Amino acid sequence: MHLSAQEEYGLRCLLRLALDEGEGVMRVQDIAEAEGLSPEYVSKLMRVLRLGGLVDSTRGACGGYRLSQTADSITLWDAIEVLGGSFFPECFCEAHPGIRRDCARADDCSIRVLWRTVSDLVRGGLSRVSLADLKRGEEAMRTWLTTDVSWVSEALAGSTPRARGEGA
Amino acid sequence: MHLSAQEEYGLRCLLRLALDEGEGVMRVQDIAEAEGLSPEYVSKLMRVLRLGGLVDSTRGACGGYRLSQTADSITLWDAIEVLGGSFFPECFCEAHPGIRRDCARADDCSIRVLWRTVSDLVRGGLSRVSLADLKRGEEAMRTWLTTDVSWVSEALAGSTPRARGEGA
DNA sequence: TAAAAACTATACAGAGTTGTCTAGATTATT
DNA sequence: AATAATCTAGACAACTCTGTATAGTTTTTA
Repeated sequence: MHLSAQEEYGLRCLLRLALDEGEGVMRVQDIAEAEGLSPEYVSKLMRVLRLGGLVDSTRGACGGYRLSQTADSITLWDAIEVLGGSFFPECFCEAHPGIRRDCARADDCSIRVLWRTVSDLVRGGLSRVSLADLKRGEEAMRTWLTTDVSWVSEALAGSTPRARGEGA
Repeated sequence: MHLSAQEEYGLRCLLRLALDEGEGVMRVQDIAEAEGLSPEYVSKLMRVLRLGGLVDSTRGACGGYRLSQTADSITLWDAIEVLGGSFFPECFCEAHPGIRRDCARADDCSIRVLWRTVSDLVRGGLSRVSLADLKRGEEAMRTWLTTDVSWVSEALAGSTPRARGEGA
């Protein structure tokens, strides 16, 4: 249940391009310097983003990368889908049958419903935040998320986690 | 952003103990057969759960495992914390500085706020579902989650993901 | 006290992830 | 046409995760 390095660093590179939106192309070296990553690693990440259709590249001298669409039309879910995929992909149960051919819980699995729900909530939430939204600074982002974004404020309201031992 | 095998299979073992609640202890072999896993693997998973304080063990003949508390007082967040840890742990930024000593975004990082928020929402949600809740069947669980659990139904309401290219 | 039942601990190979390295292909400029 | 700038592709070693294997410890029972 961890964010992978590729998801994290790939998103940083994407946000860097968003911050540079409208300024022509950005070279790998520029992105690497801005983000504190090695140019080799940035190259690899940009390839993933390009194959995923999120950025366009121009080769040769004066070449570089730019977003394939405007920053406000690329959602964080688009980015995560390209960089790492779903929290609970369709094939998960099929891929985790244990030592049997079919999962012991194939017929009736409450866990599956739970993860599917969490996955849908995360996907739904990330689909409503764009790269343009991320371009605000940290403090503005915090304010926006906790006060202006209804799906967050509603979910956070009354979300005191149940203490262990408190009962159902 | 994937669920790990240890999280998935460990939770299945824990749920198996919950289903057996009140029936004395359950042997590794029983759990393994019920879940379709190898006894060796179940042993390893049970060790993690025991070190995490979620289950108690009895050694020797007639020994086995049981939940350390009632099923309704162990939340899914308790389980995930022991089996895999947070989606976005406190140390994440410190552990991903790139090639610099300090992260290039240490001072102002809108991404950090975003992941922290998602992480808090997942933790809050999972803290309000217990092993006892999981003991219902799949269909009952689905109904319960989508209609009775306010934080889910509120979050799902109006959660049509924004299509790519639709704009902000 | 010996044997069987059952958990405990650690080592290990295979697979996936991470980040680097090297060589190649394409384009602008002179 | 030659050179420099820049992206492209794939190999690779170190690390982590996954699941198995093996040997050890504790408890019950006869």
